[in-house]
Amino acid sequence: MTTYKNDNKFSFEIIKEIPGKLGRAGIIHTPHGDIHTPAFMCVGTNGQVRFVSMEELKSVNAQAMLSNGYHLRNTSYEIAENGGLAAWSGWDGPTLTDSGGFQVMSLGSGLGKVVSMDREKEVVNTDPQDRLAHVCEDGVYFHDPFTDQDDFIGPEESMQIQCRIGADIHMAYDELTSLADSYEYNVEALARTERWAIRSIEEHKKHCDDLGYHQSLYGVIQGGRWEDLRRSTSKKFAQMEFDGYGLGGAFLKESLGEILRWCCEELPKNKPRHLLGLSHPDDILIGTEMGADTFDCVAPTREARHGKLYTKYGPIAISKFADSDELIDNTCDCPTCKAGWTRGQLRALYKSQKLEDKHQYNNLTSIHNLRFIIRLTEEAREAILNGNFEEYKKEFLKNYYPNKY
RNA sequence: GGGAGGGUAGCGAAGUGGCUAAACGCGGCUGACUGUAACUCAGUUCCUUAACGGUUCGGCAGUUCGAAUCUGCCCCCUCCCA
Repeated sequence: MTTYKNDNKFSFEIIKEIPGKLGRAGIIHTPHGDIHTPAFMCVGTNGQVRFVSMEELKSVNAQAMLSNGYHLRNTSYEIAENGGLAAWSGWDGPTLTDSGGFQVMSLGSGLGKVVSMDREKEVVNTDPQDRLAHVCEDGVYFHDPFTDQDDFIGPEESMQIQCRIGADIHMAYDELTSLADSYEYNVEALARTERWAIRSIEEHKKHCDDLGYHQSLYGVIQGGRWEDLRRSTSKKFAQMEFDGYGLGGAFLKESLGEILRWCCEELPKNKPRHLLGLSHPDDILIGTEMGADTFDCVAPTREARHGKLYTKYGPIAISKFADSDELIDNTCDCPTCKAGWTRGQLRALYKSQKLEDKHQYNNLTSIHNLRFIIRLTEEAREAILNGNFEEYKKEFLKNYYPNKY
């Protein structure tokens, strides 16, 4: 009989707050272990982070992994038979699954688009007849481009799938609107997401202990960029039986902090909050200051694969460093930098036509970028505990974005 | 010595009289990427320009209103037979 950590319970404790702000350092206790916050959760959509092994994830001090109920829905029975996501994937630590709500947008109004942070005016929704996902009150009908399968997920299905997958933390089923959606559409979508939240809680209750350990549920706050919507939905969700909250939406960079403040001022202080899908350094620091405890994002690994590597003094494009014998970042403690890989060597792997070289490049640089972001959260936590978060944030941003902050 | 096939932009390779500054691929250069339809995508790549314009398809000379495309000669490469 497997024994689970923390008495098989989910809880959150705040260790120290940022004076005068909404942020804090804390610990999330889950049946598969603790998460010291603020923390970055690595994205392993299908149960594995692309090009990074579980051992390598541990080696960069990753604390938790996020997977996706949508992508794993067909595998969920097999996962359940193998004891849940942590056991099945080999990650063996705290996990979170997304509800599939993101795919409502990425296969629907945002199909083929970029989830932009700073180009609101250029964003146009995909024509409804070209979308692969269609929203109605019951849930979402969609066509899976990978499996060529026509399928349906509503709040009940999402909860059933997530409870079979068995992450420690689940997300209520939500609809992510795009930057192109109007206020009127956001009112409609938000009301639907709120009804879906109630249905999610009801269904989740039925299955949340099925795998022998307790699985908790976060409600996802939407409401776009409108203060009245964000505050009203946060107030409602604060009264519901959620274990924590997801902060969702497509954000404009300059308004991220303010939107998070509206939400977190209304949400209960003693429950953890997860900022969904963001992790550029400024997003992490602003998010932490404004009350987000955990983060997840595909950017560190995707940008690494696409040639953008993080350094203390801002990102570099690896393609511009032919023959360079510099390390990616000589202040970095990641396994790639400690092993002495130079920019020139990595560029050669990046440009190579050989598949094994590209894979090695993807592996080495994903590890670097993940460690960079994870270290940022570790340092932010230390700074909160030491009472100097604001100084740390200012100094970090000045180095990383010399022309912006 | 005889026979055959070729020489197109940085490279490979289409094109075989006007719609061709010349498809496409690679390489090069820019730029994007945030709950992963993403080991991806979008530009750009003869010279010059804000636009215009200029010079090209081994070389030279022709035919034609018009040639990378047709003709002649020359140069070079590959293969086969002696």
